[in-house]
Amino acid sequence: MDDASKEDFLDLEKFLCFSVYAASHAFNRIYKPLLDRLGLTYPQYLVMVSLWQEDDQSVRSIGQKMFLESSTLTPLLKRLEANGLVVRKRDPEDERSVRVRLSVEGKALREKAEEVPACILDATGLDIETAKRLNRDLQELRTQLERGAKKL
Amino acid sequence: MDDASKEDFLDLEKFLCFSVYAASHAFNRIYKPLLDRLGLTYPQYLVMVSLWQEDDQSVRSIGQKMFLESSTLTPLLKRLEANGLVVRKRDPEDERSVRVRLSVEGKALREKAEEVPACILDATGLDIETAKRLNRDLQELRTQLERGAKKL
DNA sequence: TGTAATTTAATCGTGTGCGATTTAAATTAA
DNA sequence: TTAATTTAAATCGCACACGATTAAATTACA
Repeated sequence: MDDASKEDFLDLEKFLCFSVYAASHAFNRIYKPLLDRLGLTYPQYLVMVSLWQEDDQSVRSIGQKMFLESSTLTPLLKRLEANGLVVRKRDPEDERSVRVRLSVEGKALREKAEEVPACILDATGLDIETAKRLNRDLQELRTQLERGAKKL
Repeated sequence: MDDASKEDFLDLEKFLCFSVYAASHAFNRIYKPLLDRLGLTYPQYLVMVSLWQEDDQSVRSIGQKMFLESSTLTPLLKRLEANGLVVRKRDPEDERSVRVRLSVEGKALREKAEEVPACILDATGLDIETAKRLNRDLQELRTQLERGAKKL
């Protein structure tokens, strides 16, 4: 590798990983004022979205969809339960598993949350097509990274 | 909004923000084994990259480049200092400011770190051009989100 | 000049995220 | 049937990340 390439490799702005990292934080910041009104953090919001789409999921199922470990989800779900939005209960069919269900309040919150995605899309300044393309590219990237993870 | 659109808005996979969030974690996971060998976490690595590119920066300067608050950076920099990679010292010219400088060990680590970016690019499975395009798109997105943040 | 406003780090509290470990339950093997 | 293995959550320790606040230094400006 020549010296110019080495310098390139030290330019933060040229790191794809950094752009992803920074964009992720930027999303977090833009969500914050909207989600504060709902009494949710951003990861909590994602869990709620998942439950609004499919109620009564196991911790494991939520973890698979969100790519999170139980060590992250368990405390988060306990907070949602403490705030009265979900109910956690061992599955009588398989006592290892914990089912997460929306409470009445949790279901009701969905309406208040319905305007959020449009606000966010608006804030990105992207048209739907560009957003979709970027979304696809990032999903592919994530899939590829997971594959690559096994080799390192 | 019709019912179909509402359903769309509840599909996690269609959330651009979620793809960014998930890709960010995926990067973190892929970096972990590589950075463990250097004794660095991922955000610590980014700070070191910034210092390798430009030594002797203020906390403020690092924060601006990485879009992080002092409440995040101060403890992180203290850990880097405790590990002997940097030295923190008040600027005699302006006692409000703290200068962060690479130690000898911090400079030496650069060589060991030089192979990392190539490993990562390899793991993404992307050719350089695609990676560059995605990088540009994400930078634009971040810029736009920051602009949008003021309106919400 | 002297006070007010601004700037810079640091501190504190809350909430992720993850690896390693533990516990209990269920499944498989012997 | 028991024993070994696997699976699902939970727990613990560590390291971000941020908002709110504080303290100290500098700058603005009346």
